Amino acid sequence: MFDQLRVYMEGVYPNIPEDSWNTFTDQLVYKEVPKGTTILKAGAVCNFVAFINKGLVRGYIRTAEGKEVNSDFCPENEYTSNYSSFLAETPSDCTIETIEDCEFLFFYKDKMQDLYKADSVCAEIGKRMTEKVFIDDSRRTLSQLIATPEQRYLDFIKNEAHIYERVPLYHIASYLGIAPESLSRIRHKLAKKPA
Amino acid sequence: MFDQLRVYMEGVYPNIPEDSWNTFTDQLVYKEVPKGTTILKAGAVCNFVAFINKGLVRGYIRTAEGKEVNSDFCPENEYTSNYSSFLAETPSDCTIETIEDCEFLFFYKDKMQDLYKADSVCAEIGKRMTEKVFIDDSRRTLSQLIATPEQRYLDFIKNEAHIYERVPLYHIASYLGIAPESLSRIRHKLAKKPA
DNA sequence: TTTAAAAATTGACTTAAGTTAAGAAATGAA
DNA sequence: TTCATTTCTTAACTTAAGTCAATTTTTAAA
Repeated sequence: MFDQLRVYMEGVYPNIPEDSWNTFTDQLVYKEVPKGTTILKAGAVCNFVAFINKGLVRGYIRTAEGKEVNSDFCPENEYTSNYSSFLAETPSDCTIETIEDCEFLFFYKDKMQDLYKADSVCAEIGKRMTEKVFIDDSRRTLSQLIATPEQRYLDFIKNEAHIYERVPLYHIASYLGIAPESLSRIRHKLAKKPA
Repeated sequence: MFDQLRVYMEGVYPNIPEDSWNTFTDQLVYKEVPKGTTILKAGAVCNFVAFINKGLVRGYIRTAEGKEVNSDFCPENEYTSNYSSFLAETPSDCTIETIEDCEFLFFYKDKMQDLYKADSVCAEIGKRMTEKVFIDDSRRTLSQLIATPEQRYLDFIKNEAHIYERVPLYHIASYLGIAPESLSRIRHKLAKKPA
């Protein structure tokens, strides 16, 4: 049940003492969630961080015109959350939805706060997690800022190959910030002149 | 010297004990820096967080084609840094440059780590600072994702009026991710039909 | 295997932004 | 004030992406 999470956590904080580990895992709530389920709704405060044991989720934002723009894909062995909503306890601007059948380990904010007070190792891990999420997010933001859709598509295939193979192209187009038809054209162009 | 910083820090952590405050401010390095100076170069690890007592800086990223894209403006009474580079100790992808004569209070990473060990209040403040920067950054990322250049321009005038008045339009165009000529056209269009 | 639904592509057309080049307006120094 | 520089705007043209509509391909269900 906790094997995958253990591997992940050892990456953040090596040699976690058994005591702290048990204190931590006691707080976790296991959930199986079918494909197509919304686990965080825009407007709600995100009160959890969820480790994905199995499956894939997407985060998306609804524009004023009612279109969905994907902000994030998250597969097994990673955490999903809206961390800024979680930290600031402000309404989330994004919705998180399962796009495969999923198995989660939910960690709730109220339990976290007690845990951090009770166990200093857990508190340190929490701090490092915040930093890690921050660093990871920054990297993703960069390419949106300076790369063309074509370049972002090539980067996506290269860096997120495991996700590319699992989600429909229209979801990827939305993630790249372009229409599905535009992605088709880019793919057509690239197919003709393979680098 | 530390008055503006004090106001800022009380917002993050009210009623800082005098001891902790003195321990903290002892670490700060005051610097006057003329307009047009680079204080962080892309490729270098960012080893500081700098509070701006006076002036204005911009952060920018150089694209593969050699163009500069502004990622951030930061005026007095705020912190400037590349926080992800600072935390992860990885090379910065952005450059930070003064666009007015500036007065800074520099806080260096090596001193910070000693400080956090020595003073738990300072450590808590540091943790909250990370969270605050994360939350603020998330807000800015959102509009890049879902708004048109025209809408981003209107948001910028509204939310960053104090910066709008101080930087040339071509810097704003770069921040919005468009060419200066395109911003001119948008302004022309908006001037004709004032909402 | 056949059929229906979902996903992806293609074509024609429109629109917004990029590019290049020229010129006007604003700013600052002599 | 005058002149030079910087900043901003305008115009003509090109290009990339959006939109709408139709069609092909793929996938999944019966």
